[in-house]
Formats: sequence, C-alpha cells, structure tokens
Amino acid sequence: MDRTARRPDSRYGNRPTMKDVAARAGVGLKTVSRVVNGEPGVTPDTERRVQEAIEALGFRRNDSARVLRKGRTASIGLVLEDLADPFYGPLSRAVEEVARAHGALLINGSSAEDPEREQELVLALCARRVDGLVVIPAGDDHRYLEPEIAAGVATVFVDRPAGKIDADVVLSDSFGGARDGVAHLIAHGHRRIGFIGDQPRIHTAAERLRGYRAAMEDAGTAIEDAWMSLGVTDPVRVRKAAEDMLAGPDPVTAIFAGNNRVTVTVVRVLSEVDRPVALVGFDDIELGDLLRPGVTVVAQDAAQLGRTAAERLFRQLDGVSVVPERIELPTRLITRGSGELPPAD
Amino acid sequence: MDRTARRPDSRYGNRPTMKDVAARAGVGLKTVSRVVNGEPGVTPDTERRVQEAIEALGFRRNDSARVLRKGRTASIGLVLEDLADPFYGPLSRAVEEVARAHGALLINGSSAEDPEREQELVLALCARRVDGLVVIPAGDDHRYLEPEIAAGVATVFVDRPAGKIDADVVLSDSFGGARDGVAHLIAHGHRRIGFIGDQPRIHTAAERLRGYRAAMEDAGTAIEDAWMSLGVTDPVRVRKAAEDMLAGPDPVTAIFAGNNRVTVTVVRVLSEVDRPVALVGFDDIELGDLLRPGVTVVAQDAAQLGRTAAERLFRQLDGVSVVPERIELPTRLITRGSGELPPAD
DNA sequence: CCCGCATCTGACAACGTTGTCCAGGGCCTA
DNA sequence: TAGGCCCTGGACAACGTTGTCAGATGCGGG
Repeated sequence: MDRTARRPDSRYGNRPTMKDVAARAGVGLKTVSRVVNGEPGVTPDTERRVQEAIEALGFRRNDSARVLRKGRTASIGLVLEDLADPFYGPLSRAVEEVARAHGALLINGSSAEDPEREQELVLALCARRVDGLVVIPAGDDHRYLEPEIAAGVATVFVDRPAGKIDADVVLSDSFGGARDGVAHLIAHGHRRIGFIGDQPRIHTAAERLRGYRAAMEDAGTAIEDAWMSLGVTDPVRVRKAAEDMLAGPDPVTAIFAGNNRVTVTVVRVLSEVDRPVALVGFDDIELGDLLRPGVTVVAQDAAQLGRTAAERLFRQLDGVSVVPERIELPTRLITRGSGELPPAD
Repeated sequence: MDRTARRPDSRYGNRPTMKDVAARAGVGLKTVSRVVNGEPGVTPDTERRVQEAIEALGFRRNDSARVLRKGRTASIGLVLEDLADPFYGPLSRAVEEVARAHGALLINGSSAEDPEREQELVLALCARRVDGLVVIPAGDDHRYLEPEIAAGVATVFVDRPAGKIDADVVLSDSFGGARDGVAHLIAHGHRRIGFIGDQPRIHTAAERLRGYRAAMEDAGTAIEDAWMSLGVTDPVRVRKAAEDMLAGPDPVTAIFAGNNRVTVTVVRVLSEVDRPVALVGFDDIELGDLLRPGVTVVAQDAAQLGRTAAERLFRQLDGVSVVPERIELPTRLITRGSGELPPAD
C-alpha cells in the first residue's frame, strides 16, 4: 500500500495555479500570466477563454511566488508603540493611505515600547522583504538595521530619531512645543509649574523636559525638584505625582503634562481638587474642548507625521532622496481654558 | 559589448542568500537551512562556522521563498473600517496580540466603509496568502470569499455578520444593548426619545434601531418620524439632526446616539443647549466620565471582540472548529449622569 | 505563389527556500 | 579487523510565478 500522499503538504487546500488555469483554458502557462498581469500580446478571444477558466477555478495569483520572482513586495511595515493609543491610530491610517496610493499594503506591529520586541518585529518585517519601514523607535540603538538598509530597505523614523545610525526622521517640535506651552502658563502668571513626563531616555520626553526647563529659565525661575516627575505615565503613578505636587505648603499652581495619557489622568485629578489649577498638555485629547474648563494643549498632527514619513519613504523607494534628513513639524498651541487659569494663590 | 546586466533586475540590492552563506562557510546549502531553522543534525563546529558566515554577510532568510515552499505565511489579515476610529485601535491591538502569541504577523487595512474597497483589500490579502482573515465587513455580500474559504483561508467576521455566506461571526449584542439603553431613559421618565444612527443597511445600526423600537414599544410609546435620524454620522448632519429634534413645539427630552461618533457630536450640541437633555450613547467614549454630566453609555468591549475573533480564527487554523458559529458578547450600561437626567418639561 | 514581417504563443530557466534521499565516514561490536 | 549502524552533510527537485527567447501563425506585398 502506498503511504505517500499525492501532495506531501496539504498547502493552501490545493489552490489552483496558473498551470491549472492554462490547462483548462487550453493555453500556455505564460499566456495566463500575461492575462493576469494585463500584459499586451493576447488576442481578445484567448483572453476571454483564460478569464473564464480563472473564474471557473477561482484562481488567485500567488503573490508570494510573484514576490520571489520580482523582488518587490509592494508592502511596507509600520512599527509603532501601541495601536490602541489614540495618537497612533490616525498616524497609522495616514501611512496606510499613502501606501495605498502607491499600491502597497501596510503591515504593522506594536512594540509595546520594548526595544527587543521592536527589533524582533523589524527583522520579521525585513524577512518578509517589505519594501520599506516606518519605525517609531522604542530602543535607542538601531545598528541592527544597517545590513537591511544597505540591502535597500527604505527606512524612515517617526516621532523619535534613530539611535546610532543615520536615517530619515520626521518628528514634531517637542522642544519648541513644550517651551511655548510652559511659556503660556508663565505668561498667565504662573511660576510654580509642575512637569509630569515619560522617561528622559525617550527622545520626545527628553525634548519636552528640555522645553520646560528652557521656558522656566527664560522666566528666571529656578525649578524645584518636587515639581518634576519623570518616567511616569501609568495612571496610578501619574495620579500620585500630581497629588504630591498639589499637596504640601508650597504647591504648584499649574501643571504641564508630557503626553496625552498623562494629561488625561491629570485632568481627572484636577477635577477632584477644589481650587483651580492650570493645565497645559502635550498632544491633543479627544473631547478636550468639551471639558470645563476646556483643556489647553500643545497639539501635534499625528496624521501629518505619518503622511510625511510615508511620502518620504516612497520617495526613497523611487530612488529620489539619498541623504538622510531630519524633518521637524511645528506644534500648535490650542487654548481652551485650562491653560489660561490664573494662579490660585 | 555586452549590454546585459549581471543581474537583470536589481532586486533586494543583492541580498545574500543561503547559497552565499554556504559558500562562505564552506558547507552545503541545506546545512545552512538546518542551522537557520534550528534543525538537528549539525555539529557544533559546523554550526558555528555557519553562524559566523551569517553574521558576516548580514544574511536574513527570505520568507517569501519560505512561504512559497511551505504554504503557510504565518500572517493574518485584518480588514476594518478605519484605524483612526478609537473603537478599532484596541480591537486591532487585541487581534495583534493573539496573532503574536501564535507567531503570526498582522496585516491590516481600512475599508473606509466602502464595500468595493473591502473586497479589493480582502482579495489582496488572499493573494498574499494570509493564513486567515478577520473582517469587519463594509459590504453585505461576501460570496466573493467562497473560493478563498474553500481553499482554506480561515475567516472570522467581527462586529457585523457576513452577507450571503455562512461564516464565523463575533459581535456585540447591539439589539439588547440599545434596548437596555433606551429602556434606561424610559425608566427615568422619558417618552419623547430621539434616535440618531447610521444607515440601517449596516447591521449594527439596524440592530440598534430595532432595540430602540423594541424598548419604545415595550413602554407603549408610539415613535414619531421626527424623532429618528438614520444614515447620519458626520458631524455636520448629526448636529443638524440633533438640533431639529430639540427644536419645534414638541421636542425630544432625551437622545439615544447610535455610535461613538454620533455621541461625541450630540454631546457638543447638548453643551450648547440651555435646558438639560438626557443622553445615552452606544460605545464608550474616552473621558466620558469627566464631562458634566458624565456621559451614560452602552459600552462594548472592542478588545474582547478582537481577542475572541482572533482566537476563533486560530482555532480554525488548528483545524478544531468546523461549524460556523455566531458569538454574541454582552454590552454593559455605564451610568454617569447624562442618562439619568429627568425630562426637562 | 512565396517570402518577410508582425503578432501571438509557449518552453524553459530562475527566484530562494525546504523536503527527500543518498553518500560517506566514524565508531562500536563481534 | 570486518561489518553494520548512526550521524552528518550535500545534491536535487519542487513550490508558483515572471523574463527571455524562439517558434508558430497569419497576413500582405512583390
């Protein structure tokens, strides 16, 4: 008895191939290929027969084989921190739209802010031979990407610069935005201003902290340690940080929140405090205009970041740009009330 | 003179292949394959030599070729409406996590609520030979998927059922949720309750409308045409619809909003109205607890939807389940104030 | 009527990987 | 020392597609 199966591995449930279509249509393999790809040199009659066979068999070209042959996958990868974060949704969508306009699919993955996972994801995408990568870096050493870039994988970093390699990067002006936001508070009479932000190893967090410091310095105000809380974004610790700043004999009269998650929690805390405390947040938050007071924010345009990065990526793929560039997009201060509150004391 | 290039198409910038690695390490091609895949039967010394060659050349296995040979891509597709919608971010992330746990990558695309684009995307994903598909359908006819499913592409629909084919589907209890939400308003004394929702051709919208009708009927209240606005989600038209309901001699005293986008706009409108109008929205909205009054919502768990669907998908891929099933997840009424306001008159 | 040309078609190799199968060599045992 | 077995390594085909190139077919003009 023959134990060997006709097909050793069941594969795609025995999908029809061009060969099958060719057999059914009574034409050559290459003719089917021509029809499928809309290449010229096929008589209408032959084309019709092939089309019928395709319909009848439910044939669908195997892009894996196509990729293997052609070398281009028409897909790009996007590695970001967390798709569930409202900041990244629009960014991802913007990248997708640009990709779509260039006929490419988007594969994306979340690094969960873990450098190891970022690398793992990026390399997995490279193994799929994506044509290009848009990366929002979690780590700060991207030398592992050098062979990939050398091999022709277009790469653009977004939101934070690459570490230890020279690559295109598109970011928001975190420094300027934070400085303006803090200056806004100062202009409204505040001096004791708290800062709650992420770990300074994250570029944007460091830049925003730098902006905070610069604005305070411009105003000639010495910053007290108790006003700063770094490396804190989870709700529990942000809450504690905010409450600490607001307690004691000499509390802050205003808070600058380093990103959208921090802002949201600070809003919660402030809603429970009986005296008015001013607030400016980095990143816009949904419904920020409907709160009372409305939340004044330094807004960055996530979609524009994504769009710019993706366009830059495809320009690389078209072989246009070669010199890595750093593109910085301006932020926008949106005043809604919370940042215009005067000091409470 | 020879005009033909050494390599006709430049391809991946001449990436090293296993052959190159083998040559450099002085071993056979298959031995490299064994090392790369961690297969047994390679002496430590040989393995070391191969590893060194891999490092030196920056070799990365070409997964396209691997896929072609093995038949499984270890990737799944997710087609949703709009990644920028806060409802889909967590859903997508949940699917990704499950995929990751099964060693698969996630390719996702936005249909923009366009049936044609949905089909285009799905077929593109099938051409990539994704192992499975999670689809949030935009269209209502999915017979085009029949050959794919027959060919072994695992498929799960989420949020809305498939049209004209029998397939797994995971959804929220839109009918029950909407009925409960409206009943909640009725329990607080409302009778003239407006409904603003999406086009009834969308399953969830139809179900929510049905829930609204059922609750009203249970209360013995005849619905007036002026109370209902269907097929309306963009801010401008929602605003107009809400304003219309609130104007006139006999305005509604409460509004049931059919999804998160509608809710947000209705909140905006209500914040401009001088009398209190009750509101219950379908879908939770961020910061809904911080508004005054807090927004009472019928919440669905987007992440749980995604997780359930993805797990079901991988169960299909493991060949466990065969009979298409319909899984309905309960919704949860979250009372925060806006739904408990009494009628204004 | 035949030749030449243009148009259409198909055979074949190659893409980079993995599965199958066989060869060679070392080691243990009789 | 010879025989057999196990362990390691490599040659080869195949996956489904596309590029190359040459053959077939048909048509018009000389």
